[in-house]
Amino acid sequence: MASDENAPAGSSQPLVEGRSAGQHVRVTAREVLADLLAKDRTIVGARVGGRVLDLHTPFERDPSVKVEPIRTSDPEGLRIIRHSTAHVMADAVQRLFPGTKVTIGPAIEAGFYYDFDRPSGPFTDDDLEKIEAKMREIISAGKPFRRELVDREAAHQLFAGMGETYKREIIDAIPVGEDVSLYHHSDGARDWVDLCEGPHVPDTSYLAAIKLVSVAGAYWRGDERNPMLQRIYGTAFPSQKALEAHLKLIAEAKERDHRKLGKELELFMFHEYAPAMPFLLPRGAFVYNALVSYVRDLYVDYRYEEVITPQIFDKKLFDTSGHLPNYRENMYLPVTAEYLDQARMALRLGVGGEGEAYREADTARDAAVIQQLGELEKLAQKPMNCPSHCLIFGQRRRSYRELPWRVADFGRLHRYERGGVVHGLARVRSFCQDDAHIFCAPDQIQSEIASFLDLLQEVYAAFKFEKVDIKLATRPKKRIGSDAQWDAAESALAEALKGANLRFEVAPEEGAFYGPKLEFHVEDALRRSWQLGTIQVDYALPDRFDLEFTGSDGISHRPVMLHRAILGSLERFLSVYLEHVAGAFPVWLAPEQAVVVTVSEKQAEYADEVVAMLRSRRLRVRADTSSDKLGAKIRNARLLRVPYVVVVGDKEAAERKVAPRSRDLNKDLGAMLLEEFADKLQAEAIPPRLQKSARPA
RNA sequence: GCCACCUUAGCUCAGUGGUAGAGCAACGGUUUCGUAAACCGUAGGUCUCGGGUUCAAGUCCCGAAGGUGGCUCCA
Repeated sequence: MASDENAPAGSSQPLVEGRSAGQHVRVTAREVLADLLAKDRTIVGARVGGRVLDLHTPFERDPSVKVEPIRTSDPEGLRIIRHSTAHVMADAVQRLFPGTKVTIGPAIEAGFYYDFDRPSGPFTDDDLEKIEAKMREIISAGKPFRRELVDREAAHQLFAGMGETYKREIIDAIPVGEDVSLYHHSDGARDWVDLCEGPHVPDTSYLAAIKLVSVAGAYWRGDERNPMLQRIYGTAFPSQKALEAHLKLIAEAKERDHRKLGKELELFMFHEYAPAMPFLLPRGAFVYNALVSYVRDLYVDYRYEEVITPQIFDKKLFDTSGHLPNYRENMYLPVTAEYLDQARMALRLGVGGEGEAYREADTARDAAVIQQLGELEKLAQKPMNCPSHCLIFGQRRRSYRELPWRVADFGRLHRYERGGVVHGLARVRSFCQDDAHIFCAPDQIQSEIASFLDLLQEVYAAFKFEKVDIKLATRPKKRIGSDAQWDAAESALAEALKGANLRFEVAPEEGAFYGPKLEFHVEDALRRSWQLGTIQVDYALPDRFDLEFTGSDGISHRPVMLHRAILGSLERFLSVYLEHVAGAFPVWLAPEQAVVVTVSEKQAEYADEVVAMLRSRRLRVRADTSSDKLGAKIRNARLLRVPYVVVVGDKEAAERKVAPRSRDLNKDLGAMLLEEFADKLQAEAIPPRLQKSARPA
């Protein structure tokens, strides 16, 4: 029933990947690549046709199909190492903690994890050390990995016998009649087996550099109704050196964590009286406002109009828009003191509501409370700007001549996010987007998207995000609108991208229920990817708000709405950008562009003069005339990431010169005339703009 | 929300049952110095909050708040 695939090639086997053997010669990659393997221990697998195989798994040789080695330096090779390490970890865990059940343990982007069901509860940091030590034992024992192909029923019985209920559940999900593969690693004395697709390294000694990173709770199959499992994260690399490089990268990421920089550079803070709602301090507020001004300036060219809309609405607005039925758990529903007082009066819940008769009336009171609570819900804080914009559009008769109408809004939004998901400025409950909605006729969608793509590319280039990945999210199964509408909207998005010569990836069925969308992901300096911008086609809201415009034919038409943002949430953008530039804002965004430092107090007067002159040119400059030594003043300015430290000593003062030092070049630029430096700084203070001709008329 | 961990001076952190500590920052003084930290001194704490155990709690236990890392990249 079971077939040991490590049997010598050519021996008769009942099952070879579901086909009968014997028609072709069966070989292993180890045999085919023998010459290479002899001198290269970084080869851990092979690519045969489209398949990735172990070195030791036989396959039917087809001379026309190439057998290519997979090395630990290949992404696929790294996955093999990590997945094998996950098996070794699970083995170690089950040896140390009998009764622990295994579930799944995949390789992931930065390593691997394995989820366990441990009856005695979570693992501690001490446990991690023990597990790691046990893993090293297993690794140095050099246990060979072995693949075994069995039928589904046999696997089912095997894991049932072992009490591995989660594995059984996984097998249940595999179609009846299909064969499954098992992976063993053993030294003869003790065998460890897992249901696994593989592939794996030839033996455990190939796992050169491993590290367990953290423990975390994780629900079985990611569903919070399921039991909480104990997840152990770890990572593995081809060499100790590569592992250390990885740990260094993590340390660097930690060093430029925006929360750390936010504190150090005095950009923003939080307070427990407003959890997950940032306070932007003067320096942070400056950058924030500079971002808004930059986008506003672009809006002049790209023909957007800005509006200012309320924070709090009658909840009827969000009934109409569909937010209350669909988005309620993320909304703040504020209550006024007046409503509350009325409710208290009605329920006599105020002082004196403690009498016996009052307590006896529990049932009636509960009913009344519930009814009153319902009445309290009259207001809603806006989580999005689109409903307001629909109200504005619908406020009077609109003509086709007004379309496309691009309406921008920097309104502050509030969304309730669960405690576990908020994160610094990156995920907050109070924020502002560079939000805008474009109301247009259906035949204007494509050109509007094209123009938006221009705008977006200009912005990302200005912030030096060099790599942008675009995803086209298409119709989900659960959706509204006709197929004809979806066809038109999806092809408008795709055509606009093609027209702009932009590569994109299709994300099938990931669109919003009301329309398809484009997502723009940028890669930062540490090569991490972040979604910033988006554009979504929406037929639903114009419908819900019954929006119309009069066409050139004199009859009423329904407009289409495009929801779009470039930076997305400004708070989130600030967090991403802060990490991208490691706190070193370019001159045009820096809250402080230069600090004038004196060599001794003799130059204090000249320093004040220099500051006054630069300020008269709208430059953001301050003097440091403290009694610190020059070195200390420079250090302080550098810690604040100020782009220029302008040194003035006797020599400079005598000739109306300054000696600027550049943060980015980390060097003294030499003495120059004050005028000259002012011109230079002023030139750098201008926000970058691309000169594009193709802007909407 | 759920799991684990954390919360000590403005910041970074030490303190594991016996009356709270350092460095930086702040403040006062001395020093006036040429490209990443001058020197001396002073002040600063309901050890997040609320209960409990104990002769004694920053330290142990329970609860709350806030924060940190996670919560399918499916064998």
